Amino acid sequence: MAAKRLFWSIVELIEASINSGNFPVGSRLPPERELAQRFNVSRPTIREAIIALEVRGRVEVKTSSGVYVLASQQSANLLKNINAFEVTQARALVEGEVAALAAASINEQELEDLNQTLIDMEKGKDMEAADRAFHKIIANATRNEAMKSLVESLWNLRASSKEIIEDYDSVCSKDSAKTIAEHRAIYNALKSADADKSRTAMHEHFHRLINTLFDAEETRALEKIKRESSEKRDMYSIKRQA
Amino acid sequence: MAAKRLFWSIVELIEASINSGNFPVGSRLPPERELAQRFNVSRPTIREAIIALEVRGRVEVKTSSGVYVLASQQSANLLKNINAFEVTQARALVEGEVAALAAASINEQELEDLNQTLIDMEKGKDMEAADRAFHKIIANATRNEAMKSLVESLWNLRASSKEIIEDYDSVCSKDSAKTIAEHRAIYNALKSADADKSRTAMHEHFHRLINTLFDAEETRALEKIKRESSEKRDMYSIKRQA
DNA sequence: TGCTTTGTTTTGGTAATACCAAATTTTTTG
DNA sequence: CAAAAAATTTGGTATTACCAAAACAAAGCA
Repeated sequence: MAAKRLFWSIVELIEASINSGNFPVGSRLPPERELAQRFNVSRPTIREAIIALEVRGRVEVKTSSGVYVLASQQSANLLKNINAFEVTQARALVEGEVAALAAASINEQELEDLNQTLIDMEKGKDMEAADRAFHKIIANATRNEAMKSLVESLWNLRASSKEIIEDYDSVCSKDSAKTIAEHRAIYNALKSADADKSRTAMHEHFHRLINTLFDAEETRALEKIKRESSEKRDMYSIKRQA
Repeated sequence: MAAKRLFWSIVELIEASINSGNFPVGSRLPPERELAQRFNVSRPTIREAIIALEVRGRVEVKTSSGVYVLASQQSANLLKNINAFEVTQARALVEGEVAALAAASINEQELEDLNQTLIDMEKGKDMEAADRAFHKIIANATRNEAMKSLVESLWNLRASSKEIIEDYDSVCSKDSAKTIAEHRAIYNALKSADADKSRTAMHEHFHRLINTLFDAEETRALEKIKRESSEKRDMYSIKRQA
């Protein structure tokens, strides 16, 4: 049943061409008839693909003139240039308050669910899933839909940039023991219904995360310098390459 | 040039039918051929409209089966049932931290801009615009794009529900003097670069807002009771209506 | 009677084609 | 050289046809 319809694959092809710079932003796509020939499909199929791209905001159709590539929303995100530090700082502050709120209203079941995520982490199950569940349960416990939506949008922000994902992954996978310990501290603070302690525990969790991010960046920067200087060395070396 | 293409108007028609409950969530749309007849357009045009709706996430196309109406993201927002209290509490906590952050990094120009919004408010200019500008300047001063995006999304949340808008309006218009005074307190705290004082000032601002919201709700509830009891009185009255 | 199989119908998917209108480009003309 | 007119290009819409998968109904079998 789920045989992908033809136009979707055309959408992907065109989108790939746009992303690869084959069809630069601002440029005009080839005419529908030509695209139809090039992809070996009929013109209606091309039209459907273009409409999908248009609804997605990737292109703009000017009647009788052509189809033009728009600046993608991704570039809008890149322009914003949100980095992992900013996201983490924001998460620290917001989720700190979330924890403080949740301490007053979290119930037995939710504490049990939190505990389960800790067990899952210790067993080495999908860390990211357990991490996400942990923070989501606490957000739920605030009984504040607005706060929940904020936590979710921060999580999405985290997933919006490749750079941020890489940074987080390198941090999470490196020190899962510390992550688990900090999660447990937060869990205990919530269990004791202490708002300040919960906030502090959450802050400490993210504080460590930020520091690890700094370390990771420093390492990357050092490696870059090494690589560059090594390249330079090669460049100016009088020895011939193999 | 900008003559709307035919399929867009079909999209609107179908979307209106969905929103009006004419095509309930989960139901199947009439077949393409029938829609084409009904709207007096060709089948390709109907197909284009359906594709647009599909990309927008309003419908799901099952090959050889039909086009099914999906639960809209709007209904998701309504299901969440975010009320004015939740939004205000979230704003208090988030913007409290925003103010604390901003206290460390706000500059002269931004302080001057803040002052201008106060002057605008005192002059009785567009209160909402000045209010928005005030909070936006502070968010900007955090130098944290993630925080800025959170503040913005909270503001949008505020605008997402009619109920919330009404609640806020009734509050803001009632006591503009207090609002201005509180804004000035926040301004002074930021000017002195005192993070804790800034956070507290922001909290107090929203604290008053929440209380006023409670009062407004109480008044509304009282009026409702009065109205109902008055209706009851009428109902059981032995006096005849005029 | 109840289940399975088979065949028809319905429905969306794709293609080919024709014609239109607006925008663009080229050519013509003053 | 510039303005006007014609031709071309390009997307917009309609018509038609045929295909494949799904849904449905009917017939056959256990």
